[in-house]
Amino acid sequence: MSTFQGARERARREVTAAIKDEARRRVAAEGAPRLSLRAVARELGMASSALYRYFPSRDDLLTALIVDAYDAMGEAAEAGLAAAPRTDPGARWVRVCGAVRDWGLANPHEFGLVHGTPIPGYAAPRDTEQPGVRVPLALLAVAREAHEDGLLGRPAWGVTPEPVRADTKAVAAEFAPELPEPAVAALLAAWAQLIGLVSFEVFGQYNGAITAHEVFFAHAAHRLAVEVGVAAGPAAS
Amino acid sequence: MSTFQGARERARREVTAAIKDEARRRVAAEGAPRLSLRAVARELGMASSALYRYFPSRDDLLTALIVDAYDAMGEAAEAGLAAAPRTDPGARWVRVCGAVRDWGLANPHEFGLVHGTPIPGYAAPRDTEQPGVRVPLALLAVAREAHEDGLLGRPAWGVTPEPVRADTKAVAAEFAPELPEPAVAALLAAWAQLIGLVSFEVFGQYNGAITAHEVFFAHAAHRLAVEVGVAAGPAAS
DNA sequence: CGATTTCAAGAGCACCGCTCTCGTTTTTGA
DNA sequence: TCAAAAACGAGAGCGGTGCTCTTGAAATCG
Repeated sequence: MSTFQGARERARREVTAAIKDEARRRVAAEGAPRLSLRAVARELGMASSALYRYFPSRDDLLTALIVDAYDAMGEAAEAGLAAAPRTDPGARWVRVCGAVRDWGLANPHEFGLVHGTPIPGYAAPRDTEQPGVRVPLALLAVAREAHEDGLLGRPAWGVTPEPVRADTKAVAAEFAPELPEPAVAALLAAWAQLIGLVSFEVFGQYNGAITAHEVFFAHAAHRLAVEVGVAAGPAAS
Repeated sequence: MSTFQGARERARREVTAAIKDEARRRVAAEGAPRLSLRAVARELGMASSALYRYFPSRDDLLTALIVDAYDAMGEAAEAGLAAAPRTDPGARWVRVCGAVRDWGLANPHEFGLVHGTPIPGYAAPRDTEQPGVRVPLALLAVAREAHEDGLLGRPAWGVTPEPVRADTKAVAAEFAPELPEPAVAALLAAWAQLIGLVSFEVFGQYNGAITAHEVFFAHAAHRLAVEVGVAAGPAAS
């Protein structure tokens, strides 16, 4: 019966979750590079070798944490997307950006896991690709649905240089065939710039130059919206 | 005599430099987190314990590498500043941005050292502060000198929300008292966004969405220039 | 020259990722 | 039902790590 043969599977899921939880705690305390399987095992009261029944290597455990982080960040972005009406793309864009920021500030180490220095010799497996695009897809959804509703303004980005158009056309073809090309190009740049803004705050790179973080970020996010064309005018909210 | 008592000092400087060089090589090969003092010592043919005569701890060695990286990146930015005439602030801005990008692409691991995930438990000492602001100061120099020459246009950034003005005024007071406040605010955001753009490229975060990296970056940098006010119009060069 | 400081080296501690072996428990299938 | 197979936890062990302590040699200083 599935009740019985599921007993082991359920136990396995629980232990797996416990390992990941403890690993997350260790990452928060010591940093991803110093994540120690032995310390996780010690904290869980099991032999270090037993962990290898659940994750064949330390990198596999890290991959699981990365996938979870991508999913959590993507989920936050999608929640931000749903938190504002389609009728106001500018506000929606700022909401999505703010959701990414809030998630990053609440989970700095997990943010570092996906947007910090890549771990050398660690090649992200396919499993991370799909969850890895949830945030940019949420941003793209704002522009796409704004365009569908006739609310997409003229992107401030302007005319994209020729060699880039092949890239943006490929992206558009896969995710938003109707979307004007400049908006796609501006969106990709805005994505990178958004992560830059969040990184600076999460990693403390402003070094004290900015203290009114929230307002500063909101204005910068609004400017990105103007750049993409989902909001108009230089004025803040 | 300084020739004799300098013998030891010179030897010390040479060994110190050799250690840093080898450490940089190891960081490039294995990543900063996995930097191993023992491996450095082994490669240099000395006992691992001997390294501690030069760097009291692994973190101190990392700090030295970080300071060097900041200086190298700052130097590159300043060289970009000098490579274009004051009469064309827009081109100058793009040059500085491009210099930062080029340096990051040429030295990805050192870039990660200063703009990647911070190492937990590692507090950047004062020594890193001054070299750490060379890049933003180069960006600021573009705007400041453009303003001095009457070449600073209206920043697209618009009116900065009130609570941020205290921050920007403090920055302006220290580094560019004459510079209009919106330009300072836009500049700080542009700095973070620039690093975001470079990070995405250096760390491979675009995941294939962009292939015409150079042109894409140049256009994005030009857009940042417009945002700050050192270039006008949406057209690319 | 003698005293003092500087340096390299070795041994050792506690930790790490990972492998292998060895009993034990659970699941499976004839 | 009951043996075969699979999954599991624990322990020992390998080579590696950062770092400390001690020892002895070399360079500098008074």
